[in-house]
Amino acid sequence: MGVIRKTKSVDLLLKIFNDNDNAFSVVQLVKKTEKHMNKTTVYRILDRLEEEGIIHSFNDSNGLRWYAKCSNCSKGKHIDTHPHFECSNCGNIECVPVNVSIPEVPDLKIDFMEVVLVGTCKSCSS
Amino acid sequence: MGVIRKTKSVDLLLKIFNDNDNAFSVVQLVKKTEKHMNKTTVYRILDRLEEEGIIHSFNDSNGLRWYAKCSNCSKGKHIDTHPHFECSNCGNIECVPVNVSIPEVPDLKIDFMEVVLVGTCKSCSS
DNA sequence: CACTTAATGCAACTATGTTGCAAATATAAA
DNA sequence: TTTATATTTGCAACATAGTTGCATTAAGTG
Repeated sequence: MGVIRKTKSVDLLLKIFNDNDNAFSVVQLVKKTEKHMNKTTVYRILDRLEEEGIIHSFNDSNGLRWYAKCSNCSKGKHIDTHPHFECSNCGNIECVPVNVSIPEVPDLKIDFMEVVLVGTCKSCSS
Repeated sequence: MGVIRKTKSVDLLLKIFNDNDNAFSVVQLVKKTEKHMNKTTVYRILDRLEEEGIIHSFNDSNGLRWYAKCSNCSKGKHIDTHPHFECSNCGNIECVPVNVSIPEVPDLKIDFMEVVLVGTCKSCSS
């Protein structure tokens, strides 16, 4: 069970992630693909791709869900610990290839950490 | 402009935050106070209290907004950099009094950072 | 007490995300 | 190539979080 079939919808979404290193919000993806598939389908494919470790998800500072291609993830271990940078000017989000170490806190068993860095990106600075 | 009036609704919400060090989701706060005020009022008071630096907000790993009392914040500088710990078992969230340093990343001007630690809390571990 | 402005309630609305079910389609087997 | 079956999809309806406009109420000031 759980085999991902290569449908046109899956291919289209994969193409979006492969053509561009950026992260995409679900809202953006639904809009980008609305001519070709239903929003329910988008949500479900994203779920499956994440489960397979092909993409990973996180929430931006407004609580919206975003997805990006996984470069280091694999099935079963699909939680990247890299931070995501959110530009408060243009709204774009990108993965930040930096290692952030999980702090040790007494009494807490920490499984993973989500880090969102908020600021101004290169294009918006210049 | 922007003066906070001491209404019964404001007092009730402040009491909730002062009686307990935990963080509260907006959903929890709306439910806790539904006998005494409208949910719109809750949202608006939380906005004001945050603007005054009395409480601070953040999003959990599901994109829901949470609020907690600020111990170090003041007006104009109401962004704490401390992480928040979310127990994936009981759902509670608490502020973690640890300093996390913002990483330096080329080309990015980082203003602040939101860190959510996810794991199992003390009560749920024992 | 009277006046001004902030705060509230309400209802309607927007947006994100989810569910159930019937119809369609990809894949494996024959 | 055809058949069988399990996955995937579309659709419509739903659930929940959060917002807005406006009329009414109430806090604070003189």
